[in-house]
Amino acid sequence: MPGHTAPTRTKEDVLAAYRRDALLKAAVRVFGECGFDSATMERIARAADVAKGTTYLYYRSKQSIYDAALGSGLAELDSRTQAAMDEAPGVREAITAFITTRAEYFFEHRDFFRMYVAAIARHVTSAKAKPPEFQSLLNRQTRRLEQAIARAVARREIRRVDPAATALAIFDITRGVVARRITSGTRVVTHDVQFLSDLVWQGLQKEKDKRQKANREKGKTE
Amino acid sequence: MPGHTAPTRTKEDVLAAYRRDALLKAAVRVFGECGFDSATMERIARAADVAKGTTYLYYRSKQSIYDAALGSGLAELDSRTQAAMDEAPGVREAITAFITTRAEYFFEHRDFFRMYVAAIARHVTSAKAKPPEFQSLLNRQTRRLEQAIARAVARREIRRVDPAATALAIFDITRGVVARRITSGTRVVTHDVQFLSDLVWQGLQKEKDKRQKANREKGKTE
Amino acid sequence: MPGHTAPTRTKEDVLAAYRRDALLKAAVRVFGECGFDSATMERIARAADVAKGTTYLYYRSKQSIYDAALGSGLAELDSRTQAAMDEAPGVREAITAFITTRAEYFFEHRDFFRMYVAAIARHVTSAKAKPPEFQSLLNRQTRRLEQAIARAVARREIRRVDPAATALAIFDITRGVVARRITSGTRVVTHDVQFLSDLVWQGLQKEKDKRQKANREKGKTE
Amino acid sequence: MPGHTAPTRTKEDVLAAYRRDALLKAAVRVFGECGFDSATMERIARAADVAKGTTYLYYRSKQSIYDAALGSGLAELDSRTQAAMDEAPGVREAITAFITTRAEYFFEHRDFFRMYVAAIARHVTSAKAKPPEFQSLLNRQTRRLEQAIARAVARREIRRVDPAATALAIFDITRGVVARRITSGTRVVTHDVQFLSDLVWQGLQKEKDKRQKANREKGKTE
DNA sequence: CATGAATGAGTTTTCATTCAT
DNA sequence: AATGAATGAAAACTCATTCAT
Repeated sequence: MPGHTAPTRTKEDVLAAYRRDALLKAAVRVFGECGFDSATMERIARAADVAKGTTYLYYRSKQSIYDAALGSGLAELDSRTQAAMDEAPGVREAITAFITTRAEYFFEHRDFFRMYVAAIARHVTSAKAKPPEFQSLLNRQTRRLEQAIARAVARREIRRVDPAATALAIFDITRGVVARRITSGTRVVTHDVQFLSDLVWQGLQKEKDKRQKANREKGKTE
Repeated sequence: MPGHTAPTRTKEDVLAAYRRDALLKAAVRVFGECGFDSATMERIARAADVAKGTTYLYYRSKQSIYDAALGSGLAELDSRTQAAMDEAPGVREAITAFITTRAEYFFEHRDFFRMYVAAIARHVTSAKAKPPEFQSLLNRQTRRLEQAIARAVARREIRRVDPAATALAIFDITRGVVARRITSGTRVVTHDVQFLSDLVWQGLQKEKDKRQKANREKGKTE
Repeated sequence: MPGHTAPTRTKEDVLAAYRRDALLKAAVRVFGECGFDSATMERIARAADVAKGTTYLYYRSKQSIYDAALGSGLAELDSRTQAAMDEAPGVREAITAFITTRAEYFFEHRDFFRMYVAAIARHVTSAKAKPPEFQSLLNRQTRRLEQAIARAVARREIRRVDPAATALAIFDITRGVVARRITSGTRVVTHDVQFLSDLVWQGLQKEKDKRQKANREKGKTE
Repeated sequence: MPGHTAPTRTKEDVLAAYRRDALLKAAVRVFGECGFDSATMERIARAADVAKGTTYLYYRSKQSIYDAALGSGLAELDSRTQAAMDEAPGVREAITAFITTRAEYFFEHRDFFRMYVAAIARHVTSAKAKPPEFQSLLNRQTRRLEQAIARAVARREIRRVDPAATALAIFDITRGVVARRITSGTRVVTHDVQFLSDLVWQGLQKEKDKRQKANREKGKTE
């Protein structure tokens, strides 16, 4: 029976895929706990319940499993973020979706969040050669948000802001709040998201009464 | 004779102080370039123009010189930030001062900024024992800003926001913009500061026409 | 029924013999290219077009396939050398045949030659346990030549030399010239063989005028 | 006193030189026993009575200590050989000196001889990148001998032979006899040297009676 | 005090060998 | 028999820390 071979192949493939995945998850855990340098292949292997050597059957090097772990997490984060934003009827909802989705994803994958933060930090550190791929993965994270804001500006729904700068600001505050929540061991709550979303949203409104405010300010100072 | 010993002591003290400082500066440079793990005591010693062993006369361990370097930088950053904010006549100016001062300090001390970002990342990373001092140093960074905002809320100059959350959001976006500028090798410009300052400031205004906006939004969706 | 089993057995035997041989050839190639330590079982297996594990069905260990490869090559080299010498009418021709045949065999099997040279080197190296078999294989290489020389001495065709020492000297210069040719990528040419053969041959002649020469020498020195 | 510092420096230098030398000797021993691949830095360090890490204070890598060990041995061998040949009044004595000196040197430094043989073997093995320096070190070994032979040919003291090929043949038989003696644990004796020297020397004489010999040969064949 | 040589624990990676399928 | 995934021992090399001078 020729059909007999197929399932065997598949079974092996399934096992291989399972191992790759287990190693990836283990890597996220260990890298998240220790950072790149302090993490050891030994620990990753043990976390994945395999021997040290086995790791090298699936990933060429420590760097390569690190890249894979980071990349796969970023990809999923990105796809979830975009999916959520696609459902948003307007910019405001899009911004909220961006913040909410990411905060939730990070909270569900705290170890990945740690890796992610460390990766950004490494990116800032100069000595290490920077993989250009990482930069592009980062850029992708805010692209959709940026587009949504640009569209809203074009439609005059919000005031004329730099969409890129705005998207990055939203990106930064999201990361910041999650980091604090995770460090303190508490959850990101609706309230947090609401606050940030409101702050940004109102910050983007057209300033109908700019002069008045300015006057009021002036009055106080004088 | 105490008068006899004093000048000698002083001379030695001066030298010792000089060494401690030189080591600290060297440490900032090296840690900023390499990160904690890749930095070597050898490099730090050489950068400070002393022998490797000498380092251990002034700092107990690699970790301890790291902590000292980070702490002294944070202290100076903090003192500059607070000094600038003390000169600000109102909240708005205080916020602008906060952003401007820090962006400038970071730009002047890029190596320290790198250390700082890496330290925050390490702080998020769980395995390493967290020195509670670092947390308190971090908290101090936003305390004054938080107070200024709280006062403004009390005075009804801005809408009722959580002062802590607001201060941290400002803190996050400042760090974010500086990181991007440093990574890309460009300078943080007035324009950047202006944008962030405006975004936040407008975000803090009282919402006179909340209902109208909500209605407009609704209209679009339906 | 034995008649029934025989052909099956045979078929299997043929396959097994084929595998053993393919592995041996592959081993010669790989060991010749990499030396013992750098060669990997993986490479040998792939060169023989079998899986890594299969190798162990035919040879107990890396060492054992190495020994087999070396031994089989030496055996063939030996048989060719002896066959050629058997055709030689006299000692001189026997010496020439020895040199020529070996040079040609080595040139045709350069990988084997590399293994062979490395093996002799390993043999000199003391730490590794020396298989006495290798020594006897080596001895066999020069036995026939030694016998031919001994016979010639007995027949007074050449002067009274130590046949073993002479045979080994011929053995050494042959190996040396081949090594240089292979290293430099050129062929061993008739000229090389002729030179060595002449040198040795004349060196073996009876010294009719030893005194005269000695006198001439003396004259120059004085 | 400025003169006070000098001896200290010297003392340190002496210690450093001692260490370098001890490590070199240890390396020769270990590489001679195990060959390059099987030798471990640990063993070399222990043989030199230092810790593993210390080795790296004096030599950058395993390869580098290997090169140094081989190179220094070759240099001394070479200088001894040349010195001995310089004292030789004629070619014959030069050849004898070449063989004798080298055989003795090798016998006194058996571990070095093993390294040396292994190095030549490695040189023949193709995969490893060949350091061109090694080739030139090898060439230097026979240069003087080659020159002596060329001079003798020019002066008609010996027949017209290729000086390079002749020198290499002498080189090969010397190495061969030493290898055998060392392997079997016996000493190279005067007798060995005498035999080789005679064989070669007579092989280099002018063939006054070539025709006669040729005739005799012919007679036998027919 | 200052030095820098010495140490050895710890890390990544390779590969011979085994074994379940 | 054949396969190739899994194993873990071993080896080169680094670097924080110590200590004799």
